[in-house]
Amino acid sequence: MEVLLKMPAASSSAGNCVVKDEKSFAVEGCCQEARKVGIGGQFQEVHDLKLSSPRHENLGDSKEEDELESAKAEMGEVREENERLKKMLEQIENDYKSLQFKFFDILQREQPSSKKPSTGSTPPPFSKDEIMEPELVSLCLGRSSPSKKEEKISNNSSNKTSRESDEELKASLSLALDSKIHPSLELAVSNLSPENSSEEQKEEEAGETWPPSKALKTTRNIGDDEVSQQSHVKRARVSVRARCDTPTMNDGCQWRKYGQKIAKGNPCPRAYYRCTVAPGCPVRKQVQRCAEDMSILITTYEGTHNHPLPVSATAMASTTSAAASMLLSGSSTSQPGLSSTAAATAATAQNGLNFNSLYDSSRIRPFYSSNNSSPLFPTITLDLTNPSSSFSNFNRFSSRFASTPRFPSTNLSFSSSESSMLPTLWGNGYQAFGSYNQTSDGSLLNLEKQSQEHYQPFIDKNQQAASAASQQALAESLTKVITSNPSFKSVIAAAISTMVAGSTNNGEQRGRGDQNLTQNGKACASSYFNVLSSSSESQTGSGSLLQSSLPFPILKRNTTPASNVNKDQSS
DNA sequence: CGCCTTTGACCGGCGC
DNA sequence: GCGCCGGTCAAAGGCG
Repeated sequence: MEVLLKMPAASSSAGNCVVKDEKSFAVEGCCQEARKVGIGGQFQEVHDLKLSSPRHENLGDSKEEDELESAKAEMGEVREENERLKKMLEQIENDYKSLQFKFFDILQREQPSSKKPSTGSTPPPFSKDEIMEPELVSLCLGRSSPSKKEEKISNNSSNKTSRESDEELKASLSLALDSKIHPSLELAVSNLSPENSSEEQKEEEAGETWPPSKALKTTRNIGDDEVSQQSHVKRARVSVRARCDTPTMNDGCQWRKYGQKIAKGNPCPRAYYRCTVAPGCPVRKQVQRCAEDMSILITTYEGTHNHPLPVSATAMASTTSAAASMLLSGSSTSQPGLSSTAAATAATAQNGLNFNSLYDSSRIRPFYSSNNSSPLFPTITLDLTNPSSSFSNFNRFSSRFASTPRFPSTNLSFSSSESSMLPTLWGNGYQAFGSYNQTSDGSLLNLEKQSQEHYQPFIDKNQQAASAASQQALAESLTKVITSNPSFKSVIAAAISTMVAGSTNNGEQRGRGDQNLTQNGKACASSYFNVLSSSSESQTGSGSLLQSSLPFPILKRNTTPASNVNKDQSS
């Protein structure tokens, strides 16, 4: 039977939680009354139930009496279970509120100048939401463009009422949190993915001709600042550095290779891919091996999808979108705090990243890079490699290649002192899950348990193990994020949306691209994304990881990079 | 047969 | 103006 836990609307994600009770009542007629008992129900009601039951006509029958006794006992258990769950929910709420206050305090300390109206000694009633709003709305589900929002905030911060902000925030956030309750949320999440934000789509419509040269020409002809800004939005790039032994990362999307070039300063060819999930999708990506460490694959994403994404691609899409949002908001407003928020969102979308160091503002500083992308485009780099090899290398790299940039790029290393988990996660995400059971926040573990219970009606049993592992990792990463992240609310929203996308569609929907990748066995399945989205893909990916440890050029079937180099250089 | 990769050619931006 | 470079196009061939 199902016991509905009625919680106030303010209980965020815990509201309207349906708890599945495995026990079934022997007395069928008790069910309806049992619902009345619910949380905090009086035991007297149970007693009344017994008295009012028609079966009491045969009270002399010991069998009937036993049944009633057992039913009564089970109802008592259910009631206790409900109370326990209620306490868990209350604890979650309390933790949420306390963390909210913490976040507000931290934010006040970090951004004293950018949010002057809200930095009074005694915060106004809406101050918290007001402060969080630009970050949350822009990042939790990508419903709106942070660049525009930030522009609005920076330009007209005095005009925008806190009430407006609060309502927008609530609308967005509640959407994120409520959506997981509904079985049909797959579509919702897909449609709400950052790649499909109305803002970005508008921009896409504005500039359907994607080639940068043409876009650049248009921008220059118009010469309008706003259009220029939009052009920047359109052409923002998100570069993901990750250790990957296969030619390309399996990010869930379907890509078609349309070109390959030898880029200057890198003997490895750069491959150009176009998204083919939907015809006319402007999203493209470049894949190239790092010149200094061939085991590192640099994937640069550009553009926004104009179609619903396969669920397996939402994690990466939300990650890159959030990162792009961060870059754009950061480049337009130069607010480190916002950058860190987007970074947090991006990292959380990958579920399992540990980025405690992200919020050290000294680490989030724009740098100028021309090594792996055109200096024409603002680029944000998500460094998913371990710190010893990549972070230091990359900083060295970027400084070495520092030249005359036009746009700042941002380097985000999702590495930390604990990032030793990253290679394990990358190789096989499930391995890591078992080893991270300890958290400092019990409430999140409760959330995790609740999530597991919550999703059970919606996922197949053979997928529950993967889902549980995913949710466990989510809870753990959330714990770390929340304890170290001032923007935890954004993180939670993004993570939940990601988790929802993954949990409700495990193995349910696999794009052709996934199939291709699986069949070819060439793609490196990034376990961050696959764990979220598809257990089978993850397994495939981890399997393919074991196939070879050879660097990129050797893996190419018919491509001889050396000859390409010669050809390109000779031409 | 459809979709993919490969690869030489082409185009436009930029620096000298 | 020229050459370099990044990026894209499109024909040819491969693959399932």
